[in-house]
Amino acid sequence: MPEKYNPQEIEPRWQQQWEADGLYATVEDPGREKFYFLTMLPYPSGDLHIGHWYAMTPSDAAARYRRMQGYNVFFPIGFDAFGLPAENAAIKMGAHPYKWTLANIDRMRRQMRSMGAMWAWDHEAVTCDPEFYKWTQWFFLKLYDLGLAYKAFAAVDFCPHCNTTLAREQVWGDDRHCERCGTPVIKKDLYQWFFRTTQYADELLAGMETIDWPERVKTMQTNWIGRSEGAEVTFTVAPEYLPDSEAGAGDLVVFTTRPDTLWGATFMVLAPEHPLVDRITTAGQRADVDAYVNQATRMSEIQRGALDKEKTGVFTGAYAINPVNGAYVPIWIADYVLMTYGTGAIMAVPAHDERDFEFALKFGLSIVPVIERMDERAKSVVWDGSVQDEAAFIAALQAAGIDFRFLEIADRGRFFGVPLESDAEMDTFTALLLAHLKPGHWADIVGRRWQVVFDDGPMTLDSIIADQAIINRCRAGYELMRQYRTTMEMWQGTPWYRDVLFHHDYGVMINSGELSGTPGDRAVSATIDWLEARGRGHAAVNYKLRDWLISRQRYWGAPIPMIACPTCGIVPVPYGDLPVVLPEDAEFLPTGESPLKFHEGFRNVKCPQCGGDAERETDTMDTFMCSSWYQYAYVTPYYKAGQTIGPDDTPWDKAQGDYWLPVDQYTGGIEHATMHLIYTRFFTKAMRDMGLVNFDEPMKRLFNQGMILGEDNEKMSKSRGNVVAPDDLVQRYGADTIRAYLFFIGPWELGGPWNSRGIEGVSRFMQDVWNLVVDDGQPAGEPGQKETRDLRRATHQTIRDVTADVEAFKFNTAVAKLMALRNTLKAARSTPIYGRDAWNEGVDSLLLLLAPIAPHLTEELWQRRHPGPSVHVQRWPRWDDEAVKEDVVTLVVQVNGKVRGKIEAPANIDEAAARELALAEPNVQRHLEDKVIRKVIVAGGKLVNIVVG
RNA sequence: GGGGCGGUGGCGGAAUGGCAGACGCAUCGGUCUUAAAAACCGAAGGGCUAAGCCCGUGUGGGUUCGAAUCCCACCCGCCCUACCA
Repeated sequence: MPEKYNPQEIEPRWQQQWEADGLYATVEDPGREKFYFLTMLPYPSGDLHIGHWYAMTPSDAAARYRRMQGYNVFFPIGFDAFGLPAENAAIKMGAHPYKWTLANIDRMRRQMRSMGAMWAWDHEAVTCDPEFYKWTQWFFLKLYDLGLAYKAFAAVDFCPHCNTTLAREQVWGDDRHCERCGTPVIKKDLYQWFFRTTQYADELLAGMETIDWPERVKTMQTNWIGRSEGAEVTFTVAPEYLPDSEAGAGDLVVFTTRPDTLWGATFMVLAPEHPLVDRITTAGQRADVDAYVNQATRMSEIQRGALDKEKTGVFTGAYAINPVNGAYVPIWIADYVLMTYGTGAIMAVPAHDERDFEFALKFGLSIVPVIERMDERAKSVVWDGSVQDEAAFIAALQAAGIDFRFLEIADRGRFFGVPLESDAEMDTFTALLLAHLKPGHWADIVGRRWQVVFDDGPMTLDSIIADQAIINRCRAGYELMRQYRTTMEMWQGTPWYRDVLFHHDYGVMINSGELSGTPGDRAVSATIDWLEARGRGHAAVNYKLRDWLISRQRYWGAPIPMIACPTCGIVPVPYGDLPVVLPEDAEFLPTGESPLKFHEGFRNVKCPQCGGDAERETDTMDTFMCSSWYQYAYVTPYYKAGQTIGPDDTPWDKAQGDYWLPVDQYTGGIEHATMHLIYTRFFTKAMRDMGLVNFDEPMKRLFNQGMILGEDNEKMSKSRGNVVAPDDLVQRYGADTIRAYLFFIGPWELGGPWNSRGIEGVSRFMQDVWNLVVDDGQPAGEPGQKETRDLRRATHQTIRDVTADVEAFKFNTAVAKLMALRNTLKAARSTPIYGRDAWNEGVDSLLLLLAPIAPHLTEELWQRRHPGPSVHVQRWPRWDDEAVKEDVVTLVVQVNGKVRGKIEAPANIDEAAARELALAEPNVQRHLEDKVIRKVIVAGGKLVNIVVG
């Protein structure tokens, strides 16, 4: 009875053996090329999830592959151990966050060991260890020294129930509620610490050219950084609305990406929180403005959310002066302008900005087009009864070749709709109108031109004043026009016009003073030059990216090493006093407020500068701070533990860092695209500027794995009851089978649903590999040359293909090809080839290629065949180009692109011979009967396509 | 609204200009067994009685000797982002 495959016995045995042998101990070796392979560090939530396996085991396999290729591979691991869940547990169950976290880490370490990964546990780092966060705090001080850390007021998400600010990732759902208690968050102004990530905005953009990261991540980061070029333009509040202010106090700076539309700025909008609002609001508007500001603040509680929400706003009563044409423009406030972007104030150009257009129509504000339409289209309407003699007018139109149609609006009757295609046509049409219009009547020309043609001549919509003049005349002339407040609103009342009234394209400037006529491709730069020459504005760049807010009002994080002294102001903790340690005797309040705030021993401190009584900063740092530099900490974790450190230290051993850094390959989930992955890039650039590293990017290559889903194709969650527990699976199938199954499920970057029956096939595969080595075959007779060659071909093709697959992280097809080799070897087991060289080569290759995927099984079998050094330190097999070659190919013959025959042919068949064979094939001949051969295409010696007519 | 990813047998998926469905799951038939399971062997996209032929990669068009693959338009699903001036 042959021995059974027993992973439950094999796997723990080898894990212990490898550890005893120091197989994965990190050895710096300048003689060997290094490879730093990193997987995003886990949060110690307590229990290992199959998602952890899905993220970690393929990266382990890839790291093992690099190792077998001869690289000195560094594959470290650690724990992202600060964060809110530990504090929640402390509040709920009374366990101290430190104890809770360490217990979880212990548990996870045990579970992680069952994966059989080659982690460098000798370099493990835990971010909540004081010897780790000593350096996190050191980085804070260094950033502060560089001017990259500053304290400022900011509106932050605040949970009124828990009484604490929340990180952005702790605000959940569309209604933006608190992760912990479900209460909707509000915005609150607090004095907070920031890092100047924006200082590196351009470099963060440019650096993406130099790294081999997924385009998806690069796109997300590009959008997140949101660079936009334009101009800052200074408007001024009209002096009569700020009578007692000194010069310059009424300046209202706006950022715009469309300075070429400046002449069309017919009003301004400030964010409700804008500091100028209070000062400029007139007495008459005070009540409305105050009500709106209050409501806007309350709105942010339930979120200004719903985007299809209709625009709201209030007039402040004040006017500003448009610096390009001196026009008085009303200043409004509205919540569609955000205080956090640009300057918190905009110039509104309703003719060429959709939001402003909507707002202007709603509130009856002037709309003045200043950019010509790209198409030449214009439209006109001549209302029924506005010409003296309709028959004559129609005849004149027809004589002039001007197209028209009769259209109708329900309550206003019939009209001529006249599409106008060219300037000449518009001129002719205008002349016709002047000749035929009844006194007191008019017709419009809109689109390419913006005119109302009255019986005494056209008026052009080219300014706010003209707008008022036109609409007043129309209102006076016709009862139905009284409902309209602006010319554009009147035109908007005719549905037939609507598709030509608005556009946001670049085009020739019109109604723009001396810049009128400037073509669209030069309009922006010409306007900026014009503004700069007059000191009214300048080119400017704006970013959506904001500075990184790192203050957290809670206990379980690295304390910010700062002190507030009533005499000296903000004073940094001296480097030599680091770490600022979290007090252990903290009391966790059910309100969720940070115990540090109430911890007298922690808070009360002497000022390092003057020695007087001072207060320690009680906020702690965002946990993304820890993960921004952990890949450097891994080099020599807890460097200089117990020692005093200074500003000129390096947080890791310099020589070892020079060898291992930077990270060659990083793997992790896409969810960190715009958070962790931007922060760590920012950190590395700052570190370069501190002189710590001489490279610009922390990770050369990045790969994002997908997510493993439940059997129901939904995200795994306890409430759905579709969670797959890895520990049970290890018990049942062994780690190797789980690993191989996760690899096999589909492309790693896509993820996919778990299938509890699918794993059986992989389990059989492992069993079969076992049997190939352990069971005796029945060799009989002498193997033929062809059999030998066929098996060698299968082996070497597999080596070639699996190498390419693993290189590209295509583990699913790698496993499939190894299964195919298994099938081949199984078939060969009962042939004379069993036990011969080709057989041994096949089995050994299978074990070597499978070693990164199923480390325990392959080690056990390798040792049975070749007692000695581990399979994991063997050379990755190489394929022989000769052995890979096919002797025969199946020549596919098509007639007009349809397969009509297949012929076995020698592999190196030349074109002429292939053509001849193809034409001779009987079924092909049938399809050629009575047809003329027009063309014969021979593709790659594999396929012949005969084109017949 | 903007950006991205995807749509191929009953299922997970292969194939990125040249034989569609590799590999596996499930299914069906057979061997073994009193029987079942396991294991092993074999079949299998749909249709037609068929050597063979027709139809088949979300839909419709196009490019090409040849398209799952490239181009255009559309439909559906998922993810990210969202009044960014």
